[in-house]
Amino acid sequence: MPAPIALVDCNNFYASCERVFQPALRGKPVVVLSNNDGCVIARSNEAKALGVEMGAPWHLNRDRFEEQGVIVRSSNYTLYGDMSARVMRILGESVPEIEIYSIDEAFLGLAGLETRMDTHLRQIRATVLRWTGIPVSIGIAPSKTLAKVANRIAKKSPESGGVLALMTEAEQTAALARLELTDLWGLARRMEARLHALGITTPLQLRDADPKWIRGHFSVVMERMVLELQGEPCMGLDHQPAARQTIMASRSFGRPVETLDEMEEAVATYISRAAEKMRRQNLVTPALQVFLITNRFREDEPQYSGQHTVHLPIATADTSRLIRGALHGVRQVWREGYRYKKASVVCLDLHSAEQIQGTLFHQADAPERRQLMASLDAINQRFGRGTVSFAASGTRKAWALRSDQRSAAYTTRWNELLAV
DNA sequence: TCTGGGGTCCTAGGACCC
DNA sequence: TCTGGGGTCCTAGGACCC
Repeated sequence: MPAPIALVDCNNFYASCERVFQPALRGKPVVVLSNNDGCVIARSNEAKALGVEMGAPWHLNRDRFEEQGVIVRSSNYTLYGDMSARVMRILGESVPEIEIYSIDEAFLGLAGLETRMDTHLRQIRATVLRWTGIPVSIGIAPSKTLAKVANRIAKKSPESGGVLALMTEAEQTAALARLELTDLWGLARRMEARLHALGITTPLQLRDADPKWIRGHFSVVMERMVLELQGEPCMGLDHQPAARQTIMASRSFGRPVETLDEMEEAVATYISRAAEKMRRQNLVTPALQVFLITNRFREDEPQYSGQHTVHLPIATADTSRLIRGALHGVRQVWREGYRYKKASVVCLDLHSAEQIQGTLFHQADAPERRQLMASLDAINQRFGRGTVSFAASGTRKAWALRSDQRSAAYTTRWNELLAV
């Protein structure tokens, strides 16, 4: 029997955070709005009971909210991040193993706690509530997918007291019988439709399907889901989640943007924000993407969406370099005559300066190593310590300098850069 | 006038190499 | 003119999550 896994999920997290700092909101229908107060991104139970939908646009629901007494809050991500850290600290101190999965969720490894699991987790739940004011639900099962199921049922069933274990097949069967296919973690509308076409319409049917047969019709992802539903864990606890691969800064505009000047200003702001994030995490990027898109809800207007990838001459987190790159991208993707709704920049293929130096050093020959270190030093001296760490375009695999033709090309590129 | 902002993983297919 | 097998790398697109 695999060691049990618990999933702890904060109930209506953003709405709960607002309540901690404004106790008068307790017991009332509360919703939290997205950036620009665009749409609903969190709802208290009372708001859910009134039929407020996730993602409901505020401008279409304003009057209704007022009538129903729904209290509206703009989002405050600094506050939520801080509350999340407090919750996670308590959880981390209470169990041997934790994987922080999102701002409001964590998986806990319960090896060694099997015999007093239920009591222990109920205590944890009470502690979190007492110390932070945030209510959580906890699901326990042999696999992550089943822990998600357990959590969902725990949240819906007052009699569980917020904690539910699904360790036996009988318990799992009873729980799965209460759910729809799209209630499962990793299964949404598209896959539901394809499963229906194969005659699978319930979670129990999916669990009882042959994993190999499923693999043939879908991919390894769906095969894993079946195995996980059968109680065979395919996804371990990720103790130290990998560093970010991409950083994105993206915003919808309050009103349509129609001039290149205005767009350049917006994108320069976004890339600056991304650069700041990168520097805080000591990351650099060798390439970035710029996306522009019109308002898809305006069917009466001409639609356009474009993307351009800019390979930077060096991997960097330097704001002025990144702005230059991003503005180049904007001019490539800009088409005159559209009313743009949203712009995004994505920094790709992120790596830390130290990691890149280490990889290069490790994979190069001795003479190349010397050249490499000298080059890095020279570049860093020139552009400032830590801001520049690598000088070649391409992906991380291309970063290895080897003595074949391809690496010769990169070395040449490197030398070119030094000559600038 | 007004409809979020982040992320991840997998697959298929083409270019290119030996 | 014929035209395999094995591999890597890269990109685009699809699907999903919180």
